[in-house]
Amino acid sequence: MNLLNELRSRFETALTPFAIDPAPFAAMVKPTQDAKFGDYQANCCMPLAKQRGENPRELAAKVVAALDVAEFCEPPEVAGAGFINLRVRPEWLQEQTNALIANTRLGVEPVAQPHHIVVDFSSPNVAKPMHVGHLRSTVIGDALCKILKFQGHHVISDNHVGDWGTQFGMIIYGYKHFLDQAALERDMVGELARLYRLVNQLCDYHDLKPKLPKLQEAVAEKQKTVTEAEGNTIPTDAKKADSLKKQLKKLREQLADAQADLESAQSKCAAVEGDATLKALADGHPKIVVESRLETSMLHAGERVNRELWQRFVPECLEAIQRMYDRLGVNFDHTLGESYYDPLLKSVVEEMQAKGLARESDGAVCVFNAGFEAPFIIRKRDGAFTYATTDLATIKYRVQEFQADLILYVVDSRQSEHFVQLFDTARQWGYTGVELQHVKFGTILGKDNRPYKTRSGDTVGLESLLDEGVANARRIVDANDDRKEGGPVLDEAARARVAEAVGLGAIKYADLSQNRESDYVFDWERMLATTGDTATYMQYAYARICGILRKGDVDREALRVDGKIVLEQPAERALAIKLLQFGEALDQASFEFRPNFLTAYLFEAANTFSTFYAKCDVLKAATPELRTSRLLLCDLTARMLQQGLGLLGVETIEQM
RNA sequence: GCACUCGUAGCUCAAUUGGAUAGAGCAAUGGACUUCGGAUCCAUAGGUUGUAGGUUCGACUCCUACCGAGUGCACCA
Repeated sequence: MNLLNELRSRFETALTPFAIDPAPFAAMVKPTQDAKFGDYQANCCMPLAKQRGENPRELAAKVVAALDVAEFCEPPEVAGAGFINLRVRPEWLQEQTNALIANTRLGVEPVAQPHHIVVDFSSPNVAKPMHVGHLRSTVIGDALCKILKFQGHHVISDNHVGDWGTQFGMIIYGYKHFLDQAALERDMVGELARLYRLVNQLCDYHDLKPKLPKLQEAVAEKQKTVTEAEGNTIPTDAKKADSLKKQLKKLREQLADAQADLESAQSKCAAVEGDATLKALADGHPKIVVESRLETSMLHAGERVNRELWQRFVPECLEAIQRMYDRLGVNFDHTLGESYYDPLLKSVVEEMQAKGLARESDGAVCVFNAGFEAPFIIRKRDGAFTYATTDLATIKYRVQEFQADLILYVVDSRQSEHFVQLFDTARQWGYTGVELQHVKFGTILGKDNRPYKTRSGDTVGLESLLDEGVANARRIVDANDDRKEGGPVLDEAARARVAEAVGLGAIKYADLSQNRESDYVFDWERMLATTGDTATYMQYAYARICGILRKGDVDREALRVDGKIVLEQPAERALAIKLLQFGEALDQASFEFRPNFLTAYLFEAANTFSTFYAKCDVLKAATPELRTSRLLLCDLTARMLQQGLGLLGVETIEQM
């Protein structure tokens, strides 16, 4: 039973005589922040009393009189400004905890109205190796899928891979001109990545080189205005002086921006010019920008050679990506890349035009959404479609084929505007029955607090990141096992398994435990930490429980059949109530798609268990009944931790 | 120029969406029966929630201005 929901429903009944629409007031029942206020509190009487022009405490007393919660709670108390505090009755708590024993879903009831939810996440570009930037989308998206599925929704995970864009033209161009045949045979994906980087670098060079004088000019000009502004005498009027100071600051910022642009362009050009081989390649391919773009449009047009190359490359690239997913334990129901929607794009544009939603502007076909200066371009001047077009087609497809009533896009928040425009356009197009949600997350920043961008050189590949995490965990596993009293208990294979689970768990947890919307600084230490609020802490709690059950030679199945839980100590009671709140934590996590609510709950639960463990003897309990009761609490905690961590994509191990 | 996001303990982050005395972890300090697994537990210290106003019973949360950091803005996705 979900107690919170039950209490809310009881409040709704009790509030009916006092409010026209009691539901929002009933929703103001919440778990307390402080145990001294009981277990749950209702905050509805203050706003409601205001609305009715009554005294909040008096209203609270009336609501309490009308409230029927005697089954679960001690008599409610009115406190403070008009709060109603609820304390769960010990007998009820004990009864409910006992009911969890035989419940395979740990008391989590499936949702009453399951939705068809498409979760669009990870979406790497198949032409480039995955890097840290893909981690957040992959880890958060996967956790959301698992949570929503466990809650009873019909979840469809879809990896919208980038397999159709300009980067493929670059690879094809590279293949035709710079291929190292031996390398291709040895490691196709690696060679394709090299070709992509090379062509990209040469394109950058040809793109930027002619712009250098202009950039230099811009810097000189900004420099001049700054110098001039600096020469101005400061007015005595404080207000004017202030505004002048501000202006100067802005000018300096503009100068700094121009300088940064110039430096970035210069360093890219210098990288090519400083390398005789690269310079020769650049000189030999002056039209590489145009021609690699041409390769892309030839691919799209169905030109035979390019199409064959594409058909040969994509499966290999997908396989390489799949290895990463296998390691991370991530599954997709579908991998429908951009290419999949190509046949639908033409008709999408035509339909938009026919409906009068899109019109031509400057040669491109655009949707002009109210409140936006920039148009939403669905066909470029050269006739090619954009990702806006693909995204629209994808919505259509998902509604038709998957009966989606909710689509989640687990994508970097920098793309917010794109999604606002996309959703706006889709609604005008007629897709009003499907809820579209940008589940945005913050940017990973570098140590300089600037967005962590993948420039050649400081890219942290995803694979090496995972390896680093596992290696770090391995050092800790070794140290701990060697230090064990009776000598090491793990063999080589077991240590490797534990290190994998702990290392990957640490990395995933670092991402999931943070509010997804805030940026964070990429930090090895934080990602690989294994003490405090980390996955390791929960994994350890789980392994400790398994250790107890092992040592006590406990048959868990038999224990569940005829054992009974008796709650006496405060630590036992605290643990029991935590266990009963698993479903509430899942509700919170899925309400606005925030896995950090689940991580917070699991950490609290593991912490509550550790306290219980420190205060209450289990195997050495005073009576056999008490021992059984506590063993059952251990068993339940282990089951919940395993389930909860599993929903986050974090593995549990019995011995570590 | 226009738009959006964010400023919370020394550091990294929470805060159940307007509720009671703003909470965790890390780092620091002090403690835990000769450990049912010490990768643990308990305690102490650490705050004018960027600044100034406003809204109200009540504000980290909503509004206004300012300061500071960042992101996006016509044919790359």
